[in-house]
Parts: sequence; structure tokens; C-alpha cells
Amino acid sequence: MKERVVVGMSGGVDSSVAALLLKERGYDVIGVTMQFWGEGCGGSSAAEDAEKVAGILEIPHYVMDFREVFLREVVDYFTREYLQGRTPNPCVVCNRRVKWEALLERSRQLGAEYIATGHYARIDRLENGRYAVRNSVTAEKDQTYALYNLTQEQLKRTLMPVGEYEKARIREIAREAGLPVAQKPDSQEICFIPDHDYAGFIERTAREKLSGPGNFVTRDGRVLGRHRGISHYTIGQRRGLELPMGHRVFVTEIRPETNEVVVGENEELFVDRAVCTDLHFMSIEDLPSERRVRAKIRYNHAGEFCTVKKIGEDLAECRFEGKVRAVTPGQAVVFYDGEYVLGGGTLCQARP
RNA sequence: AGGGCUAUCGCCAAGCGGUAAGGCACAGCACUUUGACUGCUGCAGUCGCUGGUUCGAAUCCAGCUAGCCCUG
Repeated sequence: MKERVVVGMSGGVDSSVAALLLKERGYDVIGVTMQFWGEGCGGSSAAEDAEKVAGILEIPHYVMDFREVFLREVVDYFTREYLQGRTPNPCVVCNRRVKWEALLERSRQLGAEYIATGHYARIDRLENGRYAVRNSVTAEKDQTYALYNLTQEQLKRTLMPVGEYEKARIREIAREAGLPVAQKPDSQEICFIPDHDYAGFIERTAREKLSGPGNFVTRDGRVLGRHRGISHYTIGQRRGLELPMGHRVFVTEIRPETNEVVVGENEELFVDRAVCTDLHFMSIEDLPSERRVRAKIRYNHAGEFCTVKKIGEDLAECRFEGKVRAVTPGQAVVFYDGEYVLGGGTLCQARP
């Protein structure tokens, strides 16, 4: 009796090949395209392309409506964070709450024990019996950062066949199989913000809660000009400040209480300490004592070694061995133990 | 009407006789499962106009034009 697996098909090469690989491995594969936002699934071609691929692979394909959960779990969170002067990471939340939690639930109803995705990552069962996400074989196409938040139960029931291959090989497989999406460009992921204008989206969504324009100030309180509202800014940002200072300046702090955006020098952004909360551990059950790990403080961060230790019930401190730039409240910090995701948390305001 | 000040890239702005900084904005590229962020590249053949002085002027001189301020 074949094991049944639901593959989340975005219409891109990666998830298409994921479906293909699983079929070849003898699974009973069902393709599902998740609708998150808007009318036509956000991406015009998402469902259509997935449908075509499913046709070629001769697997059933369904489009499922996840708009309600998505709105509740991702969009609301996203807006709320920005209104508080923090910078959310919708992908992390979407993965945990929608792409996994919600999809797993629906998959169970379809009689599937597993779900699968086209992520460039692997999932291993460790000696301690726990499951952990591991780097893809291609170092440059690693997508583990946004997955640190997945639970043991979710990992146990997830397959990521694409993580065993290099990107180029995946396209090759797609081409050999005659999949029409073989040449489709990367990152066709559906985003809920149609024009990618984040700040504009928040203005439209939560107009009444916006604090509106305020002052750009220096650390010592000198007013430099007016900003367009704190949700337009994130720590470390340079572009869009519209401040002709004669040299480049960056956002160093966002103060929702006073509706101020603090601007300063690039050097001020480098710190060797960060604090995080909403801790989630993956390869270990808990962090009883301090530990040296590699940490990523943003999705494309190369990573920096640090010592993490708990300093409260749901609070941990990272002491970095080198300085890291622009620790941004709201962003995820992900800890790595070698190739494995050890865990992570959400960065919060770090007091030096 | 008289006096003063200013005119340099779309914007802010350096320059003070030696052959046009920088920032903002904009565009292109790179990165990216946050199309956050970041990084890179491009961006005044010319300094309000007309003459003059000088080997050489955005820089000095004269006139003109425009704007701002002050005094009638």
C-alpha cells in the first residue's frame, strides 16, 4: 500500500520536480496549490502551471483556499508588527502556520500522512530522536532560515526531496521530464502584496491605526526632517530616507512611542549582542546551558558565531564573536549546529 | 526708488584662479521563499546670461537677468 503525500505546488520548477521525484519513488502523490490571497491565487500562472505539471505526471491536482488562515495568521501579524515599529518576516510565519499547520490538517483529511515541498533543505532524524532541518546540498541555495520554526510533528510528516539536489540538476530533471516550467524563473512565490509596496499596503489595510509622519532625529535628539510613518522603515535602511546629509545615513532605531525614526552612521549599526524571544528549538529540546552556535540574523546573512544562553523563561542572549550589522527587532535569528538548525527566535530590542 | 544677499545636476550642496566633491532622488545590475534591508554601477562636457582680466576662471572684474531680504 503506497504512502500518500500531498505536495504543495506553487507552479514553479522546484515544487514540480518535488512532485515528480516522489512519484518516481513510489508515493501516491496529490498536488495541491494553495490559495493565499486575492482572486486567482495571487499568481496568475500558479494554479495553471501546477495543473499542467500534474497532468503530465498523471497525479490529481486541487486548488485549496487558505485565504482565511493566511489573512488571520500572516497578514494581520504582518500589519501589527509594522505598526509597532518592528520588521516582520511573513515567510517564517506563513511556513509554520499556513504552509505547514494548515496544509497538514487538510492533507490528513485527504488521507495523506505526509506533505512535501520544493524547499532546498533536508530533514533528518537525529540520534537523540529529534527531527531537524539540514542545509541543502547546494550551499548557495539553502532555504533553512525560514523553516526554523517548524515543530517536531510537522517535520516528522514532511518530505523535501529537492534538498538532495543542486538547483541546476533540478532544472535538468524538469527538462528531461518535459515539464513546461523547466525554464520558469525562480521566486515566483505568491506574495500578498500585489505591487510589493509594503508601506502602501499597511496604509490601505490599517489606515486608522497609523501614527503617520513624524520626525527623523539623531541619537542626541536633533530633528533632521520628517519621515513618512514608521512602517516605511527598518533598521539599517538607507534608501528612501530622502535626507540630503552630504553622506550616507541609516536608520539606527525606530521609536514607536514617540513616532521617531533615529538616523545615524553605518558604524553605529554594528553590535556584538542581541536578545531574542519566542524561542523555538529544533535539534534539541531545550537549551539548558549556554552553547556556541552559528547564527543568522536575517535571511541572507552569512552567519556569525555566537554564544547563546537563556536569560529568562522565553528570552535568550547572543554574544557574537564578530559584530553583526543591523539587528532588527521582529526578524528571526536562526541558530545552526553544523548543518542542522538548532533553533531560533525573534529578535527584540537589544539594550547594549 | 535705494541698499544688501544669492544664482553650480530634478532636489540639497561643496568649491575661494589650476582644469566640476558628496548626499537625496532616479535608472540598471547583484542578492532574495521577507520582491524588507543591503551592495555595486550610471547620472553636470559644464557652473543664470554676455563680455573682460589671465597661460588657465564655477572661482577675479563689468554689465544684464532672476529670486530673496532690508529701507522708503
